[in-house]
Amino acid sequence: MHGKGRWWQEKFNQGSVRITASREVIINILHETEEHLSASDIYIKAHSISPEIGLTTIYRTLELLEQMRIVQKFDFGDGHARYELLNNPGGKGHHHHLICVKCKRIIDYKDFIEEEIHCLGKTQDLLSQKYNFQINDHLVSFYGICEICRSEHG
Amino acid sequence: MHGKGRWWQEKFNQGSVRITASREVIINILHETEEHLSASDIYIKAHSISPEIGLTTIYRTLELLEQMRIVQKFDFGDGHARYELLNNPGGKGHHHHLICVKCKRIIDYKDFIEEEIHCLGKTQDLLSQKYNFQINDHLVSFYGICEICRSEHG
DNA sequence: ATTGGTAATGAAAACCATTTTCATTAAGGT
DNA sequence: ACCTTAATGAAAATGGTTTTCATTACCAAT
Repeated sequence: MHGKGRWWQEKFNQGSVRITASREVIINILHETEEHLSASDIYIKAHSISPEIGLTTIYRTLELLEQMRIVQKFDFGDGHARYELLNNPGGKGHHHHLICVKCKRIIDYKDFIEEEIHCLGKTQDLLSQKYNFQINDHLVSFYGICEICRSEHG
Repeated sequence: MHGKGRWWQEKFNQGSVRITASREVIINILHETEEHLSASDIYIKAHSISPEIGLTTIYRTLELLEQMRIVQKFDFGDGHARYELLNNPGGKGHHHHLICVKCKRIIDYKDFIEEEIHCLGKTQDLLSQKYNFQINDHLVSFYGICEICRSEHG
């Protein structure tokens, strides 16, 4: 369906935005993980590959990529935003989230999402018509209290 | 189903947590709005009612209420968390979100959620069993680019 | 190759929502 | 009233993110 790698490259060519070494490093890092990395997670990894990359560039690049719809930014409310590659054709699989509001643990689940995705797809079509939005992604999170936190105090 | 008002009161009585004037003010403010208020939104409103309430108390109370599962905290990624009353029996109606990643505008929609809710309910049951979570709420958000932002710079 | 203009970058400083500290006050139980 | 614990406000600290600014890398046209 897509060639491997660099599928995002075309998105750079419709403006004056350049593909730089730093940006490739950041995209590759995101490509190679299954986790939701924070900016400083990415900084640490990037820094170990190319020590000249600064944290500022990480932030700037992530914002750029977000607006280019190459990455998706999430905020689970634990104090730092997290980033995930989007539309990744070789992708790791879409998932939804289960979050403990006490200990902030995040569980990704893929098990039960097929029917959800189906419903969401329909809603997405209706919404994009009604509000004239170009919808690219969605975020589904369940909130609750995990087993451990429940037994600890309560 | 519930008497009106003070439905949350019972939640206070299972510990050493006190119902104070500040806390009532904050809950009432949340009760009377349909919006997602930020901490400082709430502060401004609360302050106009009881000028002695400080911002610190707003934050502390909101965190308390979150953990008591009286309010739900959201973070849409625009720099300040937002809070919404939860399980509100006289409630304003559950809704989902449509967010523009460029201008950060948030549209609440209620139109199409019935089928979604049905699917999500099923998933919720499965998840709470599998992970032994006590699930209280969910958050569904679609991300995209709104009409205005698309026409501006396309 | 040289020049000229624009994009990208890093370091340091600024920002700003949120937390923490600390001293004080209010509330409940006895 | 007394005592213990909870709640509060003001001010300071925190810490993730953004801005500023001076510098460097890149592309295009000479």
